[in-house]
Amino acid sequence: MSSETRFDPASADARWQKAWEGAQTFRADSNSPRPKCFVLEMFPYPSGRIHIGHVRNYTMGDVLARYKRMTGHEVLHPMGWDAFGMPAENAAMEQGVHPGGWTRANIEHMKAQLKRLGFALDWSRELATCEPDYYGHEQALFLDMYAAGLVYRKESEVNWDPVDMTVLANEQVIDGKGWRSGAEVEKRKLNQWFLRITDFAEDLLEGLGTLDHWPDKVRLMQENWIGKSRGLEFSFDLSNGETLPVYTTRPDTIFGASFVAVAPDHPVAQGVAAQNCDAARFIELCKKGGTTAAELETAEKLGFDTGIGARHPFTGAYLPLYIANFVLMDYGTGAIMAVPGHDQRDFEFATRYGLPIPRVVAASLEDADKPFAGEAEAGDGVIVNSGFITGMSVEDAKREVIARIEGEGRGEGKTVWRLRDWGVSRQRYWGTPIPFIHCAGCGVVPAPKSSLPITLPEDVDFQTPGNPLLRHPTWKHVECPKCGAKAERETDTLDTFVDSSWYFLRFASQPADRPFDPEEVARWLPVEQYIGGIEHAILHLLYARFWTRALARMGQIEVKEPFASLFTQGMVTHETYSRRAGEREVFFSPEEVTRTGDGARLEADGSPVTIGRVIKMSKSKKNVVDPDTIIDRFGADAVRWFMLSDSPPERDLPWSEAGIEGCSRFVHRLWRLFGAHDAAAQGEDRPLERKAHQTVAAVAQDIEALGFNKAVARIYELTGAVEKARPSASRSAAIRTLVQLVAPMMPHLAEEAWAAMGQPGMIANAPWPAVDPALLVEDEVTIAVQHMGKLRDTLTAPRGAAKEDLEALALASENLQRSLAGAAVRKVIVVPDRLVNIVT
RNA sequence: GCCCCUGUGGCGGAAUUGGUAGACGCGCUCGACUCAAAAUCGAGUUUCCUACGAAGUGCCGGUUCGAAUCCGGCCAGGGGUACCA
Repeated sequence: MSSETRFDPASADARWQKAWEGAQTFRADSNSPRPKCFVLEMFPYPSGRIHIGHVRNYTMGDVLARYKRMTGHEVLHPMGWDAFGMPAENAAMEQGVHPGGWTRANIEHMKAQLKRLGFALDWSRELATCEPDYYGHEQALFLDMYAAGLVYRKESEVNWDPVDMTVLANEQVIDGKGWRSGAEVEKRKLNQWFLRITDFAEDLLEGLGTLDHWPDKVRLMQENWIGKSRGLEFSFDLSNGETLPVYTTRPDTIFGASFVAVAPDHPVAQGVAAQNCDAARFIELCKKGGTTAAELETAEKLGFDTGIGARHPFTGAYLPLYIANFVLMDYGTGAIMAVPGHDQRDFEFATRYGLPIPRVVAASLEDADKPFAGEAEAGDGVIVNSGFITGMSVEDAKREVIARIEGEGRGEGKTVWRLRDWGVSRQRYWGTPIPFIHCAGCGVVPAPKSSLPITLPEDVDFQTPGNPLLRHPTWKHVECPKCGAKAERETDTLDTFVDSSWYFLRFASQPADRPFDPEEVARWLPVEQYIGGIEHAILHLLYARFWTRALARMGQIEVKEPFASLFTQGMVTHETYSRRAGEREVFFSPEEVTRTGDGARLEADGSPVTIGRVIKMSKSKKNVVDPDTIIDRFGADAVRWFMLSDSPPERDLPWSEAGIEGCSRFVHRLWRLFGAHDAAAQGEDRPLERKAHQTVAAVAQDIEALGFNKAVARIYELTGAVEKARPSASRSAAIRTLVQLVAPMMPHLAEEAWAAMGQPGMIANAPWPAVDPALLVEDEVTIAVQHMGKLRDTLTAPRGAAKEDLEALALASENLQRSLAGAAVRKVIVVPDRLVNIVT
């Protein structure tokens, strides 16, 4: 092979992609005797085009998949499409296209884009959740869950657009208004389908302890989300003769309660409203706005004094009972005892309505009457001003109050979860139809499994807001499976998170007659490495864990946790370019802009634009880079290399033009070096061999830990060392090693070089280079010489030198002696093979 | 609001997990090659300095012989917040 030939990505990429496809190189064989390894990246939503974030995600998975193949594993590395969801319906409304046609065209386009990147994917297992051969099985699983008692219906609130007469997603509520109509959004109750994820709260919490290869932050976030708390449920006697159960996690602060509050939709509030139109008007007011926690928690704290008194169980005093907008019906009992001194929300409320703010926790008994510094104190301390618990610690007081209340038969200690059941009903077309039938006589009846898949009708209209399934002239009209009378199908569809809660099982096996083959699931699951965005840390990952545990409890599979290792990758970011045009800010894409020193100009007319912050690439800010364009310019390998370089994979990666150009230069630099390979070269180069073996070992470690940026740095170092070395057999071996090292990252270049060197077969099937452990350790080390922890000198010593020898060597250093300046040595700290620190 | 994360040269980052801060890459500067440019190759590149050294990992404080790393308190940016996926 000649170094004169330039590496041509355009032809090499296509040639090798065809060769892999022809040989079915990446098809996973369930019957292989090799150890199985399931590498999975979160499947994409087919929005239209592959996003650079996808490229980063799938490149990481691909490097691991290819590396695992090289180390003797049978790898399952599949790809599919999370194909149901809102954007398809939005496209239907805006462009008059059909959601199905739009989605399938997007899949077609994005699949071609992915193929250009040379990913080692088993395309024979491709799936799309919007196809009946996927969602029909999902309907069957939903019926199984219903039979197992994990599905039920209840009323729950949605965002309601009173002008468009339609349910809005949280994303579609902007500043409390509907995104299309601009109407003030209201909360409205609907009867909806729920999954009993709370039945698994304890299991899901405990299971976190077994997930050793998950990031701590994700486990912590899930733990907080599940939110197990031990508290007290007890009842207030009300002045109107009723009793009101409340729940609190701080029974120790019970003497600090200065009012009691119920949620606006609490029965007590409803009862008051029935007789008091001011109360009714207040509850109406609380209905304004959306349903999100962030909105509820940051809204101004508002209340309505019912005039009812609630009798304190210990002091006998009557506390005012309010209806308050910040009390949630979904948590605890929908009613609280409010302790303004030690809960910030209660503090704000009490301040607004002039209610007392007693102190019942303080740093010490002496501080019992210390005033508050403008905010509640939620921290630990000693109980004060609290009758029989005064002087106790917070924990002791909790126990004591629970015991006393239980003894008096007024309530009981109770474990409460923050986790709520999973509402899966969506009043939308483009999702999995929920397989139930409503019959006037028989009630809610499950659709017979023989009727699955219940497919979506094709002839639907999106010009009117609301659910097209509900409006469809014929689709919902069916016979009741029980009594044969005229009945109606359920017109809600399933949350798309359901689709992504079991797709990994379908990847492992794809029988036509059932959702999965349990034996194949046992072979491939759990997923050895799951990779995706941190934005899925809670919802998707918790739902997938729940679904897996539910199927295990139902006896359908053995595995309890779907993902053995999880890696959450950062986003790809880019600076924004914009200009003010009156009220609005207009954004420009990087392609429309030229950077000039410290500014930027429009290419079209040279007018200046403002360079904004580096943020996540998004269509609305136009700071996106199209993968196709850069693959055209630099080839797949340079793009892949850039995705792995520099930024640690868990952190954000700022896209830069200069960065990708540097990567492209490195591809060609490697090609030139590979061209210098001489199979007949003679002679040994021990230091280079050492470097090569050390690099192989370190890169392997880095890839297994997904520390791709570090692997890249080491490959740069070895490349430099090989370039500088004189020709020898060792150097030729190092060049072959280098080809193997970059094979998972730059597969096209590696195949091309492998073939040119006359190596047998494709490098995709070659093994990872072997390491000679004897070459990994250096026999000399550099020792730091410090005085009071400050570096004064370095010296070279044999590895494993005795402490005394190192101390003597250090004390002989002139630089050290100058720093000591005759001071008496009080102590010498020697860390073998690392440093000597003299303390004076 | 609440939960979680991040912060190191001009830029992306490394640092054997408490032990020589700035590996490696980008950019920039100088040089070689060239009629010239590109490409390529070589050297340099934290700041200050009276050239001995000193300071330095968002800010303030603490623990330690020794702190980017541990602890406490702030600041800034990001992710999630249950109907975006």
